[in-house]
Amino acid sequence: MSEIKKKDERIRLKDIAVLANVSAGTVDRVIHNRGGVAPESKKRIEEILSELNFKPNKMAQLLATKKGYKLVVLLPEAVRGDYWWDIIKGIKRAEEEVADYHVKTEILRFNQYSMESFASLAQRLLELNPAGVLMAPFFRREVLRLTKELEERSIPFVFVDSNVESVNSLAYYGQQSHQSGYVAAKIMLTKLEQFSTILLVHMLRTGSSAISSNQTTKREEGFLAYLEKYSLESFYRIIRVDLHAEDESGNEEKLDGVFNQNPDIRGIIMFNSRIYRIADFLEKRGIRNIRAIGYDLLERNVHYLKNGMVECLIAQRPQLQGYYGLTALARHLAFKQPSKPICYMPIDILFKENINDYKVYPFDVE
Amino acid sequence: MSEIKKKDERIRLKDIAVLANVSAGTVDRVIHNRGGVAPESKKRIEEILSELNFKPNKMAQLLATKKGYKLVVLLPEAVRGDYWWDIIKGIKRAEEEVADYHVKTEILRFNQYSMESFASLAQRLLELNPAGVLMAPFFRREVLRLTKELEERSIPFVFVDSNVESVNSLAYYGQQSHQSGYVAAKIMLTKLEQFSTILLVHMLRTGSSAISSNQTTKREEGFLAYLEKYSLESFYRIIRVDLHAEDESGNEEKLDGVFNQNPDIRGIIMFNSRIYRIADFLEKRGIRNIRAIGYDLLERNVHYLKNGMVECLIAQRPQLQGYYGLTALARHLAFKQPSKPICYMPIDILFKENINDYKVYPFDVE
DNA sequence: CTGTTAGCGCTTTCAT
DNA sequence: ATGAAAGCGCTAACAG
Repeated sequence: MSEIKKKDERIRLKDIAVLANVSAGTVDRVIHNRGGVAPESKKRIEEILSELNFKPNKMAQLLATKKGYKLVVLLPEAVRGDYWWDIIKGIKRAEEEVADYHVKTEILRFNQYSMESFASLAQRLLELNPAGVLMAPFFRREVLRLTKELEERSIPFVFVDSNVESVNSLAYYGQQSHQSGYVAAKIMLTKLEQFSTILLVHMLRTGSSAISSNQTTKREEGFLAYLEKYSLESFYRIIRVDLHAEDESGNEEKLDGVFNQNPDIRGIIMFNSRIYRIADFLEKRGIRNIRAIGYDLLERNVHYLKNGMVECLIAQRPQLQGYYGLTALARHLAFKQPSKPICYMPIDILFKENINDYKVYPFDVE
Repeated sequence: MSEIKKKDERIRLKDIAVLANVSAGTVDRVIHNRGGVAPESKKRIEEILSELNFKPNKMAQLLATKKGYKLVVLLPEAVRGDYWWDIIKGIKRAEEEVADYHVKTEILRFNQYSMESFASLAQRLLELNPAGVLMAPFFRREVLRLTKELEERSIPFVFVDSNVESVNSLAYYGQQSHQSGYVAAKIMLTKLEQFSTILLVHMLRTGSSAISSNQTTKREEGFLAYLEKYSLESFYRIIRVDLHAEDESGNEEKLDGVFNQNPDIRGIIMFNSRIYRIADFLEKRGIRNIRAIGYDLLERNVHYLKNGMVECLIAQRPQLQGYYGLTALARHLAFKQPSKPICYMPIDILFKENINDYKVYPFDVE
């Protein structure tokens, strides 16, 4: 029986083996649940393992292992400065970190307004036979079909941005939509003069997906819930306008109409990330006495936050969603580390006064 | 001459050796500038190295190396739930992560109100002869003395919480105090009725340190700067009261006096982290129509935020300060990775509506 | 079911 | 000045 390491040294697999009177190989087998170990040995080893709180040396593990993992990411097409772009930034960052774990990533981007696009990429994804999947769930039916197949093949998957409760994902990273609407209402109403009008702007798009629009619906519900909670419904008039994503000039006309008929509009809120469209309009018309509130730190939104056209932006750390989504998969695969099944993002409140030092860790530091 | 790895595989030290017609040992010598290599060999190897853009495998490096680093942390004594406690949480978390790099940490805690305590621990620190130091700079003169010695010994150090500009630290992690006061003012004044009184509460303590009180001073300056910027000085009356940290009952008397003489107080702000003391008082007296704003998510502060006695808390991610402070040192030592010299923390705005999902990454996730 | 053995890529003696 | 060889702690293929 050979020596065990000095007390202050970290305990090694080999030490466990000696204590359990078996060889390193056997210990390795129980650690990785690779089977073929006598029940008693297994029990004994497991006891020692947990008693000594053994943590394998990652360096050695990664050096020795030959396993590699291919992950596939399924996201909407992104353009620089938008929300999905930030999620991808997080994924890229995670990619670098997990490269050491022999994890490779491939990103598939679908057109978020085309179910066919999603479906065909889902098909492609399956053909790639990945070790794990990260996706933004759009088009409920297609998502269910895809995740069903993944479950059958025991391929773990995580959701970002929005969740699909009914399926058994490894994890979900995203915001509580209802609550973020609630927060938006608080900020809106903290200052708004009573008996004024608040305009809720909707943005329609042909073929808009069920799941993602669900987000904005929940935000609006949260917004209204706040009014109700504090019995403010009779102090503010809520009106709505439906814009159309592709019809720039039609929108302007509509907005002009709304403002003409409702000169007492003092607040505007939009539950998706396009508040800059409203800010564009307000700036063009020189309208300045309005509290505009929106979501997400798109570059154009931040521009208007800084110049005062937008009063407040609510953020949900998209980078972190991507980053943690991918690392959760990688850690699950490479180290069998568990993840919290649901992890809600903070509801960050940004005014022009605190936007400058706002950073998302670990992206803007180090 | 043996084979070189297939193209898609990462290039190894061994491959370089083969190409340069030398042994692995020699390549290692030039990589680490360890001398004892013929000039021509050295030149040849260096060329190949840079041509192939060789990056050593970190895992293998860390596995093989025997080097270890001892870091020392110098912080004020902390109690569960307070600000320094959170910084230490961040440090502990970082400790686990860098354990793989053979980095060990020892924490020294001084009494933040005793310069002697700081000085004697600074002495002890030096005797420990650490490879790097993380500290909260209290007592300017003592800090200068300590950092001077560290610089002479070429021991890198980083500051958290507050900065000392004049010395050459590896990095600083903390908030912009002035700006955070500015933000506090914005929030305070967004709703406050005009011509009411705002009470600024100071907390004195015998032997209070120069540097840290500097923080609260700057916050107050930022607060007043906001008033000035928007020409609000004539719309609000600012009054001040000095409490004394150790004199509970004296404070109550003072506050009673202030409230009796100023029944129109509608806002209270405290520039250190003890707003819960005020909330204690307000709750005891049943005063409810006041906007109280404070700093830092101490457990007791959060309690009062949730129950509505405190309107808003401004946070500065202390965990992250500790975490990044320590990892910056570790990465600097183990991999010579550079750090941003100054990294300001976000100014997080917490209301009772968004406190629940607030998390500090990577502490509350995974 | 279990032990043995040969690496993973790099560092570090120890000879030569 | 340089090469050979023995690990670092873990994995995995191969015997038995």
